[in-house]
Amino acid sequence: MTEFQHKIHDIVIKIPKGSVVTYKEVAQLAGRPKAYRAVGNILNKNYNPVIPCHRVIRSNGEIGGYNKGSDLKRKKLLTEGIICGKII
DNA sequence: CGTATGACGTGCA
DNA sequence: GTGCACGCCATAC
Repeated sequence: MTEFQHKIHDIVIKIPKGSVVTYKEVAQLAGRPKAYRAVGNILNKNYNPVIPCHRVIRSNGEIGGYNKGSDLKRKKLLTEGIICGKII
C-alpha cells in the first residue's frame, strides 16, 4: 500500500452517492494531476468493495472500465441515478 | 535499474 | 466526429 494508493482510495470513498468523478479529478485531488493513468491502474487492481470505483469515469464522459466488467459499472451508475443510456 | 503495460488525456490530421 | 501519436504516472517483471 503506497501513499498514492491510500490517497486514491480515500478520495474515491468520499465520492457522494449519485455523483461521479473523472480519473483526472481524482488524480488532481490526490495531488498528481498528471497521474490519471496510475489512478486507473490502482483502481483496476483494487478489488476492495468499500471503494465505489464505479463512480470514476473518463473525462470525455465515457464509462471507462471496471474490475467486474464495464456493463456492471454502467448498471450501478444507472441505479445511483447517473444518466447514462449506454455511453454518454 | 530499464522496459513494458494500463480502468487515461490532449493535440493534430 | 474519427483515428493516430505522444506524454505522464505507478506497478509488474
